[in-house]
Amino acid sequence: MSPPGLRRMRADARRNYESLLATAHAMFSEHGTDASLEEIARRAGLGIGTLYRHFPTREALLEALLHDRMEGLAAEAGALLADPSPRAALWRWLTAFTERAFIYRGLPASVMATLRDETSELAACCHRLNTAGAALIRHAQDAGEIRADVAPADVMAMAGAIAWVGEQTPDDPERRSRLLTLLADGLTTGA
Amino acid sequence: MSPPGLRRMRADARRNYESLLATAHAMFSEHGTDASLEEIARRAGLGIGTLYRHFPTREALLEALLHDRMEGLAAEAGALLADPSPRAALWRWLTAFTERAFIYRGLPASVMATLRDETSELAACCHRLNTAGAALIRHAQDAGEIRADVAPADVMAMAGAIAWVGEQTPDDPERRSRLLTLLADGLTTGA
DNA sequence: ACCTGAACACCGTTCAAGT
DNA sequence: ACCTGAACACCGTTCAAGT
Repeated sequence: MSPPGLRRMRADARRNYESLLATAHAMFSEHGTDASLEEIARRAGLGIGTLYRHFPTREALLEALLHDRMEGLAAEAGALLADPSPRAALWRWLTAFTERAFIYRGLPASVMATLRDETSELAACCHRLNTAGAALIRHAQDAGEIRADVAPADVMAMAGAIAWVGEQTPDDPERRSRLLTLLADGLTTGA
Repeated sequence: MSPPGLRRMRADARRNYESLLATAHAMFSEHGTDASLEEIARRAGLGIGTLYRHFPTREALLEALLHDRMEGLAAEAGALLADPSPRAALWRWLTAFTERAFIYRGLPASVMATLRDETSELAACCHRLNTAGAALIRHAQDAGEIRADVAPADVMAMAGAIAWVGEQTPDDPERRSRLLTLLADGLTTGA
């Protein structure tokens, strides 16, 4: 929510910036990641050019909306490294991850698509989150609490997949946690 | 590939129908489910109206392309019910499912989206496939070869999620099978 | 320094006119 | 019976003109 030079923006520019973020959040929440940028600008009462000036790409807009949330999750993973029960800590974190990382419909696909582009700030953000999660998984493996013959990246991929499914079928809000349990069981076998 | 009234079509209409299907397959393969319908018609050398006449919606086009493939997978599931080793048969089928059910990028999401619409032919097709898979899972459960406390629908959802992940990261073609193994392990715990 | 909106290229979808 | 493409409404993106 607070890019480096935000304070130095002209007052009206700052107001517009915040207004665009709020409107974009509402639109993405309602229509998913593909929501119309023109309508976001329209609903914010601004010209489309203003939106592009602040957010040169749809991805930049998403990044601004997700940055704090993702960094927060990454920080939580770091903090949980100190937890006395690595396995329980991992489950707590994976639950938070699947519930809070992908708040807009179509987000996993968007993220995956931009993940190849090394220059993208959103990709860098995702990468940090992914690394933080992988470290937590590795930690539980080192503690001997989950099997060590599974790549942490694969576990993260699986968690992402579960988040994706949960998002596709909002009619069954319990599904996510059931699938996560299934993953947990797979990771405990032969620990 | 062969809707009921195909033989009764005028020769040119039939040619156009086939040409649209072939071109659409190429375009969807290259650009995913969101490929431009106008360009499909253009590349097939036909007016956009002709495409709409044969396929009133993008979903109808997808359905025509996927019908045989999905019915085939459903039939295989049915046949595998007779397999002497229910667990191995299930794994064979789930592997085929994750490899062959979602051939275009964006297909899982498209399918999920249309799955709510009861009137859609594509949705009906998916529903049959899902039911066939669920039956195979139930069968392995009844034989006591995988745990019985997991809903077959959840296993299918997980398989779909794995297919989705595999499709997103084509750089790691082995990931799909590794994740499937992880699912298998989760299903074997406490069988 | 920032905002605006017209301009351009594109797409989805429909439908009157053709053969 | 089938095909065509113009017409309409929409969107993404850029940029010259404004304040």
